[in-house]
Amino acid sequence: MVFWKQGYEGTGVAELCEAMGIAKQSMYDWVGDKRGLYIAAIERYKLTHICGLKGHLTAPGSPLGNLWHCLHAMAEYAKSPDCMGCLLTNAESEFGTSDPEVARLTADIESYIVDQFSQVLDRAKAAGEVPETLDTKAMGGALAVFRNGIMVAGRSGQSASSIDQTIQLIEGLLKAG
Amino acid sequence: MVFWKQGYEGTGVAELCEAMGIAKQSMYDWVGDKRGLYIAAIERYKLTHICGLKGHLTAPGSPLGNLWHCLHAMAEYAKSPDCMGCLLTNAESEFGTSDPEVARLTADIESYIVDQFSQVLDRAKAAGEVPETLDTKAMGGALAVFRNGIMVAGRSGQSASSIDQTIQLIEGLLKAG
DNA sequence: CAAATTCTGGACCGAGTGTTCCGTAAAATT
DNA sequence: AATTTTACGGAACACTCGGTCCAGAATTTG
Repeated sequence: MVFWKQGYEGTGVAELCEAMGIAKQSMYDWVGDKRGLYIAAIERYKLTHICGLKGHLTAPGSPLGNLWHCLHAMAEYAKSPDCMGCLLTNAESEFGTSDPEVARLTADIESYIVDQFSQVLDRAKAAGEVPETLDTKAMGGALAVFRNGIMVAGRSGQSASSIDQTIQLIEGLLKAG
Repeated sequence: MVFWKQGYEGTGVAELCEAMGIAKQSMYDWVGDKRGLYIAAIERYKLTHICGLKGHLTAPGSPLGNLWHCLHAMAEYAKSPDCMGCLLTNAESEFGTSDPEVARLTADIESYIVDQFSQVLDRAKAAGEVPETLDTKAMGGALAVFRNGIMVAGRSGQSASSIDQTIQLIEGLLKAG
């Protein structure tokens, strides 16, 4: 949560340990160093926040409805006044490709997101909820890119209307194919 | 350029001064402190990179053509292997709303971008290049959000195809209204 | 040329950084 | 209960951080 809010460079080891409720030495015994803790934080974030996506998208009922629900949940989160964005997006922004291990990790998660979006669109297509012409792979990738944009918008406190309009346009895009 | 590549916390004052070719003391006389330099860097970035947008979008000829050209230029940049993303996007990601002055500055520039996109769409609508039903304000806001997503994608070295597909889908969105 | 201003290199500061060492206390295992 | 393992607190480390002070060099100005 501290890395999430303040970024890697912006957070001190003491701060992190206090937030986790463990002693500094224990952290060093556990993950080696600050960077190791950051990587562990991202992996944990994947489990607690990204993998939950799959659960929502594969819920019983209309695949497209599930996707819409997820998009709206994203929008609601991004509109919340104390939105911290997404740890994954923040990590990509802070590190770019400068740290190969972090880059590989974020790229993996990003492609996981693309897959989840693509697959729900495949199911939606099978159910006749989206046009047959829709390129689900391409749209999955675009949704992941859009997601990053929305998370930046949320973190930087952009207007709620801007975020809502973005979601609405994405929905239009899904209907049109 | 150094702030752009490494972020605020990730960059030392010595590094910055060396890159600018001025002595440390001169920097402190000029902008007061590191944070002042960061703000100056963002303002300079607005002039050299964001305001150029207006020039391209208001070029003679087809407004929609100009917009497409800008989108493609964005995609080309995002696909370049050493892409550093956008300083504005990075600043929003790193600071969020934690620093009120930085937040106000980035929000101003962001709304400037929205305006430029909206206005070119107004002109495109007047020229009959986009559907009469298109909500140019909403689409302008969405394009700004999408831009942030693409910049994150570029900085994190996401696949070229993912970026291309995103641009293609945005173009489809423009045509459909 | 002389005076005033600007710029520069470098020493220096205190505070804070991530990290290591170590002796001890608690917990778990046998 | 004895022993091994794990966790802790805190001192100390080397280092870097942003920032300041100052004297001299360079440049501009009169």
